[in-house]
Amino acid sequence: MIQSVQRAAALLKAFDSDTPELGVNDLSRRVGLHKSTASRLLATLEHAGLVERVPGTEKYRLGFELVRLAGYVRHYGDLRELARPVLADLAAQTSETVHLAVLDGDEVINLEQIEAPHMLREANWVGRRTPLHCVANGKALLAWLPDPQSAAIYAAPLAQYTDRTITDPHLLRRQMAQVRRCGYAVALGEIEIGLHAVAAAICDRDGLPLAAVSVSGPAYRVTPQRIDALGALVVAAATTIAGRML
Amino acid sequence: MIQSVQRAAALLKAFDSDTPELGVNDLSRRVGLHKSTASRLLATLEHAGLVERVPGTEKYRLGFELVRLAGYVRHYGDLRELARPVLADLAAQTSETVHLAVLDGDEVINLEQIEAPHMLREANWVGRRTPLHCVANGKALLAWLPDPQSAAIYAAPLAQYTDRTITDPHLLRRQMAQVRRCGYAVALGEIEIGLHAVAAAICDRDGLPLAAVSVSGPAYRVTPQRIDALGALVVAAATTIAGRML
DNA sequence: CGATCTGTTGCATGATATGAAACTTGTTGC
DNA sequence: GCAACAAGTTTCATATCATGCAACAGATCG
Repeated sequence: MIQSVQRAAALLKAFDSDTPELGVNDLSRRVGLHKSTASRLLATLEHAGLVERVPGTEKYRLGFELVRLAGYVRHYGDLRELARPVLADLAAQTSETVHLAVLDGDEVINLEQIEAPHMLREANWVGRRTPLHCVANGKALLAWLPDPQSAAIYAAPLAQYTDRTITDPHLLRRQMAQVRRCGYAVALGEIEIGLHAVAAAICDRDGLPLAAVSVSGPAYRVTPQRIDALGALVVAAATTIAGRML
Repeated sequence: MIQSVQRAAALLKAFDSDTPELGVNDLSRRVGLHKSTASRLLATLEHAGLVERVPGTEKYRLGFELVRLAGYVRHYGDLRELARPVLADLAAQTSETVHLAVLDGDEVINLEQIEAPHMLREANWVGRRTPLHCVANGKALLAWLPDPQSAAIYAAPLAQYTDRTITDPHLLRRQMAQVRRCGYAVALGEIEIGLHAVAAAICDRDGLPLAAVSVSGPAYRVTPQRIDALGALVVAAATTIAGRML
């Protein structure tokens, strides 16, 4: 474990969507470093293009080199590129935002986000991790998850995000049975008020869930009446992607 | 300049699309480090999630943390998010791949890539830098570039990529005059045989080029007959984005 | 103008990253 | 089945190199 590299990585991770620009002092305080140390580490990171200075103020922000490197991340790369056209299709058909997500431990991680045409911007969820029980993608995965893993999810306490979040494991279990029956999962304002989503799992030939596709949008557009139709579309998309993978 | 951080960054940059997975020896040789040093640096990077080990072979590849961090890169973030729906629209209308690019020094850097529905995968160009004179986006920017900068481009030797690459500065200058007349730029197999593209610049109120939008596809789909129609569409998209920015 | 906050730069110190070599582990060849 | 080889990790002594302090330089503010 090399200390200076660890510290440099910590500096990178100190940035987030709330604070896209930070000064040396802010950063050193967050990470717990001397400002002189932080200053030199940041200068090195800047030299590498991993951070940059904002022209006006002299604060730091994450650099474009990260975007370039992220393009080479091969993890799930095949799945992503394979799925992309299908996802674009789904976004066009539904005029809503589409996500592709996979299971990572006991969380869902978003691999891809495709905005529908004509829509206002939506926050970027790519790379974000969420629990399984309160998002549509997570539920779609959970529904087909075999026993040792799924039991662990039900056993752990289920965090409450809104008043619609399901925190009762028995209720969740029953809902998952229904997901297996109809093929798609639904989450209505369970992680964020007003955010509705429908998702379907992409399973391998053994029936194990590999990934999930979702369509999501504001409650006033993704209404209860539309859910059946959207469900059919996400299931179709998931089936298409699964077909391409095998 | 902190040596170990510089070396760690060099290790990250040693990965590219040709070699997505590398062993400790490969990496140490590429960067010019002792394998023991490389081993420790990589272990640290792995701990930070910036690289991961491939489950089967124990080689390293870039980690998903990079994708997460890249999502927070705010550089041109506004432009990107603002442009995204328009780009998605353009992709849907043309059924071809759409790119958004900006000028970075004397090169073009791709910020965004949107795949059209129904299409086979295209290589990822996001983050890649290309010269100005042989890609449609670059020409669109070059055409509106004011004198001190554009003169430097024409003065420098123009690299030849295919037999259709324009390497004569006078010819290029004349073509740029035509771009200013019709509003869009065209590149036909000038950086890669069989890759055709049409692009238009997004200019600020002073007429300075800020970014460019392009539509590209294989030569058999992006035919000379379609170019006029595609030109009109990219110009419309560029105008829409420019309008949203001001 | 003094006061305060932010960020960079010398400098002495010793903590820490380094390279050589030893040691594992896995693979290939005979 | 064993030897030879390659890839990777670990140990250890060494001195390099990162560190923290303090002083300095700008900027902002009252």
